[in-house]
Amino acid sequence: MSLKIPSDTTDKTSGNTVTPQKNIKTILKQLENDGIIGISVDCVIFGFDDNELKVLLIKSDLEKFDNKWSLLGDLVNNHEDLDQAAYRILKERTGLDDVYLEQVKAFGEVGRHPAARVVTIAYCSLINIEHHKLKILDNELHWHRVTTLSEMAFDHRQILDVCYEWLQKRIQEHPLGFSLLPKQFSLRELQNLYEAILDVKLDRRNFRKKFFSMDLLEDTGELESDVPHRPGKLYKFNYDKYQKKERKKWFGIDF
Amino acid sequence: MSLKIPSDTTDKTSGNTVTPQKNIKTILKQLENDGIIGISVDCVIFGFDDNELKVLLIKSDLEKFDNKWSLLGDLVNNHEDLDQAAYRILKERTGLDDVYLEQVKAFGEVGRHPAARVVTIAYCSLINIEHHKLKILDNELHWHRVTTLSEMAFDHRQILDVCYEWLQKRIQEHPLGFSLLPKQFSLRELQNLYEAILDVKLDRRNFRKKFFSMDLLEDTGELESDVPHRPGKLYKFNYDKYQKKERKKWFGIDF
DNA sequence: CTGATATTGCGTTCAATTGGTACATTTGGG
DNA sequence: CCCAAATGTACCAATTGAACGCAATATCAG
Repeated sequence: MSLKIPSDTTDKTSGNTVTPQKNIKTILKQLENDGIIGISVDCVIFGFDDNELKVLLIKSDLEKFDNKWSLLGDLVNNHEDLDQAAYRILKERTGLDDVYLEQVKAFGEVGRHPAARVVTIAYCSLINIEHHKLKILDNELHWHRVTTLSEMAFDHRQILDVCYEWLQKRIQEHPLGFSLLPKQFSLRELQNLYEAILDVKLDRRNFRKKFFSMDLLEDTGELESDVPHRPGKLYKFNYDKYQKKERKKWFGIDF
Repeated sequence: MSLKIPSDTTDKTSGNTVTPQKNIKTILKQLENDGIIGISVDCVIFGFDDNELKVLLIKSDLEKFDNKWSLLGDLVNNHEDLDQAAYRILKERTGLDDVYLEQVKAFGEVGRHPAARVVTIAYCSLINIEHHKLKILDNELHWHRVTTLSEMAFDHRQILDVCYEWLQKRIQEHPLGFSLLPKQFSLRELQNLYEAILDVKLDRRNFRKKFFSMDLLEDTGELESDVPHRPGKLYKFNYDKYQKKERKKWFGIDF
């Protein structure tokens, strides 16, 4: 029973015919016999909780990788786009579909999968763990700290490393971080997020100044509650305003 | 199943082991019939000439895309890594193998290829047109200006656009540009390159100051020749020094 | 109520980087 | 021999970034 893909996807209007897990091995063997390259999508799902960056992993089902953790992935159906496949996997695993999702990189080394030649496209997703908490009932799923990771199946450790570096860079240039926080958040929460992901200490006041100078945070008028000290204001990110900003193509050469 | 991905066993030294086109069509048809997703690599090969950024294209062979230009691509062999496939294509088309090459993005929309479901991995390559000039004898190949492009086959226009934007960003953060220039170059040439790729005007003296402050250019002691004015010094890029520089993970939030 | 404590929110200061400009220098060409 | 057209250096102003001081505001313990 261990790994099971929720069957609720089969009757969705999308027409996705999710392959039962026991069949995947058969399919892979078939691919290998025919000399065909399989295509899969692996999702690196990041969350933020307890001031730490977490990643959602599942116990690998292959004997070879017994007790190792692996990313959430599946073969791509013939009639779905790559992005659709990634969204499908997210929906299946977390029940969420309005999440941040972006393609990061394709991994296609010949020997990366023990059963067959499989090229996988890695996607990065950021979700709010609070919203997500109720959905994880499957005890094979687990949130792991990104900083202290046990061994992983396949080349998933490498994939995760690439996605984590991608995230570290990306979060400084694009407003991804808010997907990991509640809709309303304090500046302290936001700074904790950045400090955790980038593993740096930032000056509280300069951080504040920087974000306000971008003029994309809106004061909601509400305050934090349940904090044992002076509560901070709660803000929300103005995505519309961000969209309307013109992108500059000159950042300055620096390497 | 009879589907066979070309094994490309012919002598590699010939440099031109392009799979005959009639075979590709057969393979694609077979893929489509069997409901299998094919994997290809498409190379976006940039060059710099006459102070303009160019891209190497080939006349499409499919009737549907008659007279349209397409990127240089091929199906991925079962026994080669994705990177290897990209290098193979470059070698086949340009005769060069010591080139800059990097994966950019996978494109896998369902309808992107008219003959079958094909997921393609786009690679970006930068080569020095001067070195390359002698190799292009095939008159189906042509260097095109990036700024003024005619219609292209498949979704290759979209792929090119993505790669061009990728290049614009990448060249400001990594020393790619030197791959487009001769080993020795003047500061003027370097600036022209940046101005052409980014489509901006830069101040000559600030550009100079910026690059020298990075301390990665080495004075070769030689001067330009054949210029109708005072010749500039020729520099070369010190790649070792660049490699040794420590990468900072904090650039400053800005979006 | 009151003071201790912790954190928010808002300044200031100073150094570093960037942008803009003046000008001397060096070559080729009439 | 002088001019045109670049290169190469020096300098100043404006902006940005890093470090830090301090009052204001909340909780909590007594």
